[in-house]
Amino acid sequence: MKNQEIAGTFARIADLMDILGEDVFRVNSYRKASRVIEELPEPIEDFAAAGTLQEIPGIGKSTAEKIRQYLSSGKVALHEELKAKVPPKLTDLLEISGLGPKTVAKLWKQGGITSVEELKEAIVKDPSRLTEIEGLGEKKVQQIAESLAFLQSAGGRIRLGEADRLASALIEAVGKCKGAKRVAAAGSLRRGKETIGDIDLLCHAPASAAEEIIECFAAAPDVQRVLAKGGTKGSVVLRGDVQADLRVVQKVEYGSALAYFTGSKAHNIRLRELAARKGLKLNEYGLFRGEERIAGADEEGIYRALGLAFIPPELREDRGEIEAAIEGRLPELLRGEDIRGDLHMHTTASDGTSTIEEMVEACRKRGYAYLVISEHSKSQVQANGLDEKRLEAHVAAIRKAAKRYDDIEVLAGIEVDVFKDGSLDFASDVLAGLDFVTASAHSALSLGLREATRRLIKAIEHPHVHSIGHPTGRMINTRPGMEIDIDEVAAAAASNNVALEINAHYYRLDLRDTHVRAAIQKGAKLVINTDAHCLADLEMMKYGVTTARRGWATAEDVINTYPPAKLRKWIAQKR
DNA sequence: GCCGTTTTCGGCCCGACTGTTTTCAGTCG
Repeated sequence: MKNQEIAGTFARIADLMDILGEDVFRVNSYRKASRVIEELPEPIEDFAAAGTLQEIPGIGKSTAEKIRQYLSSGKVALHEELKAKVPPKLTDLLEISGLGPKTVAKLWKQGGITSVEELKEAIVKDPSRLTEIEGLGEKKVQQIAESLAFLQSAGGRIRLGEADRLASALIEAVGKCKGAKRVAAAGSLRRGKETIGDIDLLCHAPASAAEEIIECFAAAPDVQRVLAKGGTKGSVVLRGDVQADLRVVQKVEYGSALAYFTGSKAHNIRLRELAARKGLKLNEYGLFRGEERIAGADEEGIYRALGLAFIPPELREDRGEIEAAIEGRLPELLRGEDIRGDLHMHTTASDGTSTIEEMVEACRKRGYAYLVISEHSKSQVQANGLDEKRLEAHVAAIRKAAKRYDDIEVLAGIEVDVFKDGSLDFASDVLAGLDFVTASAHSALSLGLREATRRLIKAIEHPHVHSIGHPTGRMINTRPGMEIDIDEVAAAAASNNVALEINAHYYRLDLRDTHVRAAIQKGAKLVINTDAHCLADLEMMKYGVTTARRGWATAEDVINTYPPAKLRKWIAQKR
């Protein structure tokens, strides 16, 4: 699948054109094409083969031609031409906050700077070489020096669960500041993206209290360094080099500010275009007809005034949600409270840290109607995987424990290993004795697209498999996992009555959002599991739900929202 | 370069902040 390579090529074309001073709208069209291709769940080769490239929004005749060029030759002529005009490492300078294409062009043409290394050296040894450049002064050079230092220390985007934890502590701290009301996270954290660049918080307060709230925020426990501190906006660095921003707005602006700071940027742009077409103006202070504010206190009012159904934050990515809202065909997304059980968790029998009883009690406290205990199988030696004999004893222990509860169904399952060729770690007769079988790949995760897809489909076609666990095996920020053709996998899952897992741990979130959506479109069912190895892991369910929502999932799409009888019926289809 | 519920040509989101400037360009979110 060449999607990421092509998206990267278009992003580099946009950067190069930007520095060369080309028309910004042309530049933006390449940026948009890059983003759309990056998010495509299916191989772009499939679109090219079917002749449907131009049906992808943001891809026109010219871009489609360049995609075909790349697919046939591995290169795009325009990219090669642009590269020849610019020093090879110049575009790296755009990574530095505060440096945009115009300044980078001037650094190069007037200052002879062609790389980050040369810029660093100039700042230390010869700052006058920089301040002599038109439009640059001492302060700007100082700002660049600070950005460079931050760039080197910052760890990049953090995982959803990590950002959630930091934000919760910060929200609590700001909530205690005098005058602060409705403190909430906005930005990509509110949209539930799998990784978060910085934490955006918002609250409302009387104007007289705003400055004091910013002071109070800057003094919060996890704050390591204060970047900026004004009348309504503060910006800090938390421990772990994560940036956090707080904005204080007036109550009447809260909804428009929340919508604005939640984004995504692409979604906001579409909303503003829509407003403009209706003769209205949308900004962070409200929705206006002339001078009159016609909405702004809450988000619902803004969407309503624009003639749209309310769009949940998880959908705000400009992936067709605005069109769906106009036509009234937004899905009714599943909610956290729809989840009735967790079908994948471990105990001390393999590599978990809690007993069967402890897991059951924790699930009862969560109000679940059922759960499945599913240990690793024998090939997972490092995870203390069970062989046939230990499995038999463990199943007996689960059955015995199950008898003690009449308010929750305790089912015996397994997380059986899927080998490289798609065969399983246990024979059919062993699997036949279990209530629910999750099949997962744990090794050989660097298979190519075709082999990985065949591997999963073979497991899906096994008569005793109910679910595929963490289908790609990716670990966010650590390893990419297997590339799979989600359309083929989902079609096989749909016709074999196998649910594809959304592994809810924030290290995995696998299936990812775009895969979830593609799977639903192919008619596949999903299951959201925590894969808990300890009691606290059961809390991860919310991240799986968020990911499912980002994939436009309804409760009907997710089998562990079913009441017990309906779930039993679904499982029985296999037999 | 893309796109169409005013359009196949002429638009393309909006405001704050910063630093460099004497009225604005560049960057960011």
